[in-house]
Amino acid sequence: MPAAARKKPVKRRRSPIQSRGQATVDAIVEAAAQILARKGPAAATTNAVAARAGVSIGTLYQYFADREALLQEIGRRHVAEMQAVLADALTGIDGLALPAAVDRLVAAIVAMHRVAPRLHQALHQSLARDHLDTIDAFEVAVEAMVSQALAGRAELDLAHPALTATVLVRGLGGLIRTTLRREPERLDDPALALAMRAMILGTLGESRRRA
Amino acid sequence: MPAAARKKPVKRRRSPIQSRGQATVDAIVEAAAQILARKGPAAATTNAVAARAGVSIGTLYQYFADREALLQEIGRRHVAEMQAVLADALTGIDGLALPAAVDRLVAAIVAMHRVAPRLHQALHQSLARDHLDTIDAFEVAVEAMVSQALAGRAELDLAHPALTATVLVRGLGGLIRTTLRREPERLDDPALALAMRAMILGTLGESRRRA
DNA sequence: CGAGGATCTGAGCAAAGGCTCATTTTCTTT
DNA sequence: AAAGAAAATGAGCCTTTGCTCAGATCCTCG
Repeated sequence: MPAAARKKPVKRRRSPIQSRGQATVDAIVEAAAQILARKGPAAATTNAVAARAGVSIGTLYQYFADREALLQEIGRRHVAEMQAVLADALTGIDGLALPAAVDRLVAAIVAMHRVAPRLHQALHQSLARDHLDTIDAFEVAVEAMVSQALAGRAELDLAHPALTATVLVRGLGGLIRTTLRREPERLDDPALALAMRAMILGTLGESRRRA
Repeated sequence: MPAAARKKPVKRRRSPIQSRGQATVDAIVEAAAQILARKGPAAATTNAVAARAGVSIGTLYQYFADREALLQEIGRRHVAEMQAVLADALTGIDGLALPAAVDRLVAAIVAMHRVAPRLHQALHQSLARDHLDTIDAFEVAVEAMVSQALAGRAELDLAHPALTATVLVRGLGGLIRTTLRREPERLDDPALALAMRAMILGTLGESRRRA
């Protein structure tokens, strides 16, 4: 065994082969997500995560190259979950009349953010500047989806479907995120849902080709 | 001199008496803001700040109890600046007709975020969870202001001015922040301004008492 | 059963960063 | 000019945290 220059003596981030390994990985990710959601990014140290997951620090590093990788994995899972909720809440929306469709959309976007609000926030903080990629990609996808849906409704007669979609998605997203942070309980307020509805309908109406 | 229990041997955060001290404080705050804006919260270590400001760490701690205090001060100054820009961009808006007033509002909100976009972002990250208070308070104030302005226009006949204001302010804020982060250059796009205008007008129209 | 791979352990290293304080330098004031 | 207050210095203490590694333990399979 040549003691030559070896940068990575152990191949980190091994994929679990046995089911035991998979369980460990899940435990780690869940523990991290919990700490992240409850106490914020700063509290989510690798040692704390390992401790909460009930494994040793060494085990954690067997599956994740570094802290970043762990955070990214959490982001990936979170986005997948949101996507699932969104897709589910949106099935069959194309068949609905406009007002009903908008109600569904509002409900869907709210539901999507309700999956793991605290975690969502924490991720937006800790991943920011670095790997918001995952979340960004998702948001871009959502915008594209909505753009598509809008363009499909000739009745709307939008001048710039993509632009309208961007404004709506980012606007609603920001509104919900801010509300979530400052007045979490208010997300249940029916009045807010109505206001969002008004915002969407109004924006759509005002964005028609000739208006 | 009784060597009793002295928790704070030196009264930190002394207010500068001589002009020299004030200059030092400014230098520190500016250095910190710069690092924060250019390299993010993680790079804004107290040592780095002191170095960039051209003073020793000891001096930094003479004026700021701890890192947090420094960040808070930056937040305070930033908010003050935004407020000034906003107020300036909004003077005389009450005398304008609705469409013109909306254009002004859009311009004002964009201008306000353009003051120090990167810093604004960094603050939202680093202060989050702890001292977003300063920024939050400002945003609340803006909402109140807009609510006031909306209620003042009988022509709008809004059912819930405060709610509408909340939706508009948070929505626009989120939209701008997201855009700033992902496509900074796009803030100059006239099409986006038009879209925002459409959003505002549409939302207002759809939020009337009877609509 | 037993070899060999997969998994797990945890003390502790090294780096980083917040912060202190004894001392020196500069300014003000009489 | 000289004392005393204000301001500034910076080596380094101390804590925290990401991460390594040498070895122990657990599983699977022939």
